[in-house]
This record gives sequence, structure tokens and C-alpha cells, in this order.
Amino acid sequence: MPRKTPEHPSLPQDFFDTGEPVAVMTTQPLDRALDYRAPEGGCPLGAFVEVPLGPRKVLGVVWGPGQGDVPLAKLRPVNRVLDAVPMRDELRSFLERAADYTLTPLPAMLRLATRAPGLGEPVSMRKIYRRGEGEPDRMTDARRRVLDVLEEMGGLALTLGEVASSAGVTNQVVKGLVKSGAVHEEESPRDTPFPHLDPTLPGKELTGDQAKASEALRAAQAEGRYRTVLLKGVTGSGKTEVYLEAVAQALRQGRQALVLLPEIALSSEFLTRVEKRFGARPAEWHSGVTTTERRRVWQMVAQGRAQMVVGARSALFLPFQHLGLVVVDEEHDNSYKQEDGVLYNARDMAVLRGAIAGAQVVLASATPSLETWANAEAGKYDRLTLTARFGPAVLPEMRTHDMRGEDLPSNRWISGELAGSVRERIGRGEQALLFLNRRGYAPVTICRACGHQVGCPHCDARLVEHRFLKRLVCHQCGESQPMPEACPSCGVEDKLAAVGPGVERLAEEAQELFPEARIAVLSSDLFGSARELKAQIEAIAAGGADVIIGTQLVAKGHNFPKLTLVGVIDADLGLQGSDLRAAERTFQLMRQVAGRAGRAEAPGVALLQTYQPEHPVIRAILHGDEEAFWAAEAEGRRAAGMPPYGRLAAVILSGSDAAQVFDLGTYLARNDGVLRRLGAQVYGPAPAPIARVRGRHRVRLLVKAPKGVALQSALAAWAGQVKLKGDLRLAIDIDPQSFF
DNA sequence: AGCACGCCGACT
DNA sequence: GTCGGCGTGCTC
Repeated sequence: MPRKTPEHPSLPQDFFDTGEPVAVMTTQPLDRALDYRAPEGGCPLGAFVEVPLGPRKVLGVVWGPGQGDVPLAKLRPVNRVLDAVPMRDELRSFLERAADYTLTPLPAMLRLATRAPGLGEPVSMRKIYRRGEGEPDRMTDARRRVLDVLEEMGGLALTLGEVASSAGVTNQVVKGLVKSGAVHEEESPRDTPFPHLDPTLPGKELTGDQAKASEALRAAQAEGRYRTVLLKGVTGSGKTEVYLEAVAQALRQGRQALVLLPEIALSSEFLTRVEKRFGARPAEWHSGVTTTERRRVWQMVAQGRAQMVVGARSALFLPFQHLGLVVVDEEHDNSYKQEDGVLYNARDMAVLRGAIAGAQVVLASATPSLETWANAEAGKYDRLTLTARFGPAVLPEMRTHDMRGEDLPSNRWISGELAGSVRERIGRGEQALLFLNRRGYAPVTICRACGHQVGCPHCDARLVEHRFLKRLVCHQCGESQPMPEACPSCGVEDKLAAVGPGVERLAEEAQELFPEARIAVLSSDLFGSARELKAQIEAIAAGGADVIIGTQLVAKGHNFPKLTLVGVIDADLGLQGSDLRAAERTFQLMRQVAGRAGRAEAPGVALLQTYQPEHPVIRAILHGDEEAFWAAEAEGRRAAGMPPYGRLAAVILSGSDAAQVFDLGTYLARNDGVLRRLGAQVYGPAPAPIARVRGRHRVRLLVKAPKGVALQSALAAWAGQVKLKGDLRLAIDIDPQSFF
């Protein structure tokens, strides 16, 4: 019989003796736990284990006592307990709740939390060297230098390479000293703890709003009021300084802090700020981190020996020991919404993990998402607002330029007014930014002979010409082909024409207009690595260009001190289309881009080229009247029963046979009783926004439900009515970001 | 996810 | 006659 923890008979069992049945959740797609016998020596609840599954050995976590649905005699024993700190209850509950919320099978959720390379292998060791007791039989210059180096370390150990290179000797000299006992050699785990972050170092001096906000966060931390806080402030208002003080408070309490960033690759500026504040760099977790480092971060976080992690959304699944604070910086950023694989919104999951872990959650943004804004309005989140800008800089003056009165040739996009303003900046040695949220040279390639538009062979998207690469690229699936000479449809040569602007083409126009200017293009596809991009941004910020042409990449919080003019080439981009969030996204993007101008001493100007200057979004941006914009937008959503006042779920059906996919959609739409009983409506089936991806046809159903109903279980029951044959797939996206 | 089992078409 | 297609089902 399973025994209870002796001292606390009422608490759930937290250790299992040899041979006791335990439920193990594997990372295989089984959608439930399997029972095994606890191994020799027993195992704790939450232990990472290797279990046999059929002919294979798989990774799993001890999830609880055996479920008893399979006779004891049939149970196989756990192979071994892995050398990792057991998963805490907090993380297991978080994974369960996140799986329930997103309708993801628990093993798929668990996989996100076990992305630790080498979890199954024994702890990797290496040899380290320190000064030993003995003396060498014969002293030489080289030997003296080695001993000096080690004595200077004061007992701290170094690797062989470190000793040899800093003493300027070969490895042989060190090895020789080991033989005589003058140097001590030992095995030590390769993964070393992160350097200590010191929260007592002085932070930047905070003023007015910043001091008040920082004090409010600190007090809430100290008192254990673990609420979610919206920290709202325009670019340059000191948001980072304020939440770093909340990090400091968490560290003082001996708790760990997690800061999520959207464009993690570009965070070197941020890491430097952390280093300045706390005296050392924090742990980093994102796709660019090496396997070795990844293992180190995971292990050290689990051992409580990494105080602070700066990472991308997947860092939410790290095995923190005592999480005290989660910051989601730029919380409105739509890259927080995972759109493939497990569908989750990192911002919402951060709030969930914070609530379960008893940690404070800070959502920081200059331009919060409507969801967060509404939660703050409703009193669900606290709100801290920063108004003052740092130093003498002020918000840019914002103007529109009415393009209806502009008589530009069809392949020109920079208005006379904008060009004049740019020339002024160049003359004064300042920088101008031309913003266009379109990568590549031209979004459309059309054949002048037959009118054919070159499309992607796998998707319903058009191929975008990238002239730097001399290729046509699909921005949907990544398909890329050499720029053809002849039209792929009619075969006529030299009739393919570029239609519409991309940043590369805009750069061409700018070079013609401002021949003397140094022009730099910032677009994610022009750089081989994040490092290259970062270096380029730093060079530009230091004054390495007069005119910057950029996509939304530039809206992500880089500081360009010489920038005093932002020209938005097409402010209407994003207003059209049927996406209900387009207005919100346009508002956020425009405000952020405008926030780039005039960060330092020189005041900035933002010029928005638009064909609809009277559009409510453009007017709200112009007047900086965000509350009015949000209130109007919120009212519209409320009236329509849309999020955050109602709930949405999208069901994406896909498969290689279009008719089959559509039939499945129709069947589901007709058999929607379980949803209708909740007061929910089903729309569709309709071709998904990208109706064909990688040769698979996609059809979408949209479910709109009132708030406060058990939507997930109804959706599960609804989708459970169909059995998926062949290569048909069904994915449910709770709270989709884009819809129609 | 793998891997086995099993039931119908074209090969030596 | 059998090799092999991949649909279906199981793994404690």
C-alpha cells in the first residue's frame, strides 16, 4: 500500500518506496500517465525518470501514485531515476492547467518543460586544477609561473587550458606539477553556477513616476501581494529601470526572477543593463543558446543557482525553484503567441504560472494589448503608469501627410514633404528613419505579357522578390527560388515587373533622392545571424548611417540617439483587411515607431503618410489620445461579443485533399449542439487565412462564446465527435490572435 | 512517436 | 502463392 508522508498524513504522498506503483507522465503522445513500479531505492514525486515503453526507453516524470487501472503484476519497473532536481508541484500544476486551457495533451506540454539537453546522461564532468600541498622536486621558470597563477586564484580552480594559457606554458608543465603534488587535479561538474547578481548595488536614480511605480512594485513583492501589474509607459519613460527594481527585490528575498522578451536575439543592450545594475550577466534562454549552455541554464535554474533568467517565451517552462517575479516586456508583442506546435500565448501563461507559483507578474508595454488594458480597467490587474520621459527628450511631434493630394509616379513612395524633411536632417547631421513594414524588394511580381502574378507553389501566398538575394521568396513557408527570366505562366521573357514597395526598393528610391546620404536597411532577412544584426544596429545607432530604412524590426526598442525624424511610408498598411486586431496592431506599431524619434536631446518629428487621415486609428495616434482609442475599440468589441468581452477559439482543419478537409468542416459546423447549448456560435467552415501551407489545405471554423462558460470541455467534446482519417488534422487555437 | 498486426493489390 | 502498402491500435 502507498504510504503517506509520515509527519503529515494528510498531505499527498511525496516519496515512493521500491516496488510501489507510480504514475509516470512520459513525453510520448499518449495523453495519459502510465503506471510503473518505483525503482530500487524508491523515487520522489516529480522525479525525472527513464521508463520502458514497448521496446524503447523514454523520458518521464513521476506524476503521482499509481492509478491502479492496470494489474500490479503487469507493471514494469522504472529503469532509473535521472540525476536532476525533481519537478516541483508548482510546475506540474502549471503544466496541467496550461494543457487544459490550451487543449494540448499533457505530454506535449511536458515536452516543453523537459527541453534540457543531456537530461538522461550522467552529469558531465571535467578536470580542474588548484594549488596543492606539495612542492615540485625541481623549480623552473615555467613551473613558478603556473604556481603563481594558481596562488593568485586563492584556492579557486581553473581548467587545464585556463592555467596553461594564463601562465604562458604548455599543458605538459601543469601535468608535471600534478605528478609532484604541487598542483591538485580533480573532477568537477562541467555546469557551473551563474555568477552572483548583487541586488544591493545602486540602481539608476529614479524620478517622479518611476520612483513611485518602483516603490509600489517593491512593496507588493515584500508583502507577498502577488498580483499582476500592467506597467505602462512610453519609450524612454524608464520601464526597464522600474521593473529591474522589482527584480532586485525578488533577488533580495532569495527568489528567482524571469524576464521574457520578444526579440531575444536583440537583447544584448538589455543584458548589459542588467550587468550594470547587478554586477553580472543573467542566464539566457532562447533559440540562439548553444546546447551546452542550454543544459547549464536548465540545471542551474533547477538547482536555484541561476537567480535571473532572460529569455524567450519557452523560458516559462524552466524548472524554477522559487520563482518570485515574472516580467513580460512588450507584452503586446504578437510573437508571444505561438502559432505552430503547441498553441499558447506566453503572456497569458506567464500570468498563470505567476499565480500558481505565488510570483508577481509585471506586464510592461508602451502600448498594451486591448486584453491587458481591459483587465486593468476591470481592476483584475493593477496599473502603474509612467509619464515622464528620461532627460530632456520629449515625445515626437506627429503629423500626417495626406497622400491623396500627392502626385507620385507609380514606382515612388516618398512624398515631397517627407523627402524635404529627410534632407534637412541629413544637413544637420541627424538621422531619419523611413518605416515600411514590408520585407524584400516588391511584394508582387506580375507578368506584363499575361498578367500572371507569381505565387508560391505550396501556399496561397504571392512570392516576394528579394533583389539582394536575387530570389523569389514565400514569406509564408520559406519557399525560395531563383528570380526567373521568363514568366512561369506564359513563358515570355523580360516581362516580369515588380509591383509595390518593399524596404529594398524603398532604399533604391532613397538613394536616388539623397545621393550623398549613407543609407542602411534593417530587415530581418538581410542578416545571417542575430549577432550580425546586432552589430549593424549598434553601428547605425553610433551614427553609421544618415537614413535608416526599416521594417517592424526597428520598432522593438532600440535606442538611436541621433534619430529625429520618422517617416511612416504607408500608415494605412494594417488598417485594411478583415483582421479585427489590425487597428490595434497599427496603433501599437505607429506609436512605437514614433517613439524612436527624438530620444536624446533633439526633439523628434514623426510624419505619417496616409490616404485616410480621418481614420479613427490615425487620428488617435496623431493626438496621442490612447485612452479614447482604447475605449472606442473596447466598446466595439463589447458590442460584438469579441475578446476580451467574449471568447474565441479557432479550429483549423488541414489535409492534402481539399474536399475532404472541407467536408469535415461542414460536418463539424452542422453538429454543433454541444457548443450551442453554451450559447456559443460556430462560423465557417471557410478557407483559413493562409488556405494552403506546404501543400496542405486548411479550413477554419471560428467559435464565439460568451465569457465564463466551460468552453474548453465543450470544444473537446465537439471535436471528439469526428475520427480523423488519413492525413486529416485538427488543431484548436484558444484565443486566436488573428481572425475574420 | 514508434512498432506490430492485419487485410487487400501486383510481382517472382 | 507472397511481398508490401499503410490504416488501426497499443504501449503500464
